[in-house]
Amino acid sequence: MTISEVSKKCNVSADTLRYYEKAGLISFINRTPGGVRNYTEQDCKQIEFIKCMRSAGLSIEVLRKYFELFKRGKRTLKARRDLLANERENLQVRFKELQDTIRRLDYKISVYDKALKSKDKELKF
Amino acid sequence: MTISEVSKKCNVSADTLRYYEKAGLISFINRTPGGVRNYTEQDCKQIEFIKCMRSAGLSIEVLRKYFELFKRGKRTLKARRDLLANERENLQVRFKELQDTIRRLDYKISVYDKALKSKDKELKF
DNA sequence: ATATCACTTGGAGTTGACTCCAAGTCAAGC
DNA sequence: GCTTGACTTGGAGTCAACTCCAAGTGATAT
Repeated sequence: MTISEVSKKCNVSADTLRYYEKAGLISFINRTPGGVRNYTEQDCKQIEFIKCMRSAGLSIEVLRKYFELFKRGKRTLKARRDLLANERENLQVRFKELQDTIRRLDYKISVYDKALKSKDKELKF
Repeated sequence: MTISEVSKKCNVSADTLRYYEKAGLISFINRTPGGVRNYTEQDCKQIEFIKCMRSAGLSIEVLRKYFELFKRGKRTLKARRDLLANERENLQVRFKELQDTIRRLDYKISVYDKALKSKDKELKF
């Protein structure tokens, strides 16, 4: 697959794909004799994984570390597991915060709905 | 309350408080005759609200719009309500995504735990 | 063989959200 | 009246994560 095909398929810009490669999130992409990147299905899966983790808020730096460990082989299995477990805990915290914020917004919206009915109220902010 | 007191109380840097003011997220902070900001308890509540919304991912721009509507008075009640309801929906989407990502990480961690037990496996990424 | 077009690179520019800095002001203590 | 220390301002700097650009290359279509 060319970079533009992967870009469409994974909904990530070609520039971002090249950026991820430079940043160490993707390595060893095959090239055609002419030097053009030739992505495999496996590469796409990895890109989807990166996309998913990025959208949840994992930093480029954390992902770079993860894939760097990967390059160092089997002996880093535990380190990688722990890195993921740690990020998982961070997400769990953010998950709870997000839940609270949604609840807070729900309450605020309900206050607005009341104010809208009683025709003359105003809120503090 | 001075800016440094609010900074401690709300755990937001003084620079950030001034930045929020410049950005239109806070307005009409009282000043002492000498020109020093003098925050009220109400101001703090608003800052806590901003902090909460920011940490959930609402942009400065969205919050600026919200408080701008506020300045325009009661006739913007509905618009403000709708703005909040819209942001709430966005958060709900992110909430579900986050949940999925946590599940995905849990699965991946479990695969690592299996690999660690069987002593010779490696994963794809 | 020439035009087209998608690709390549290194590097510069952009965006959002702060964060820091220099120069100045004001109130309080000595 | 002078020092100290917390405040003020406008503006510059930083950081992460892209995003864009110019100049060049290679395969394909006419």
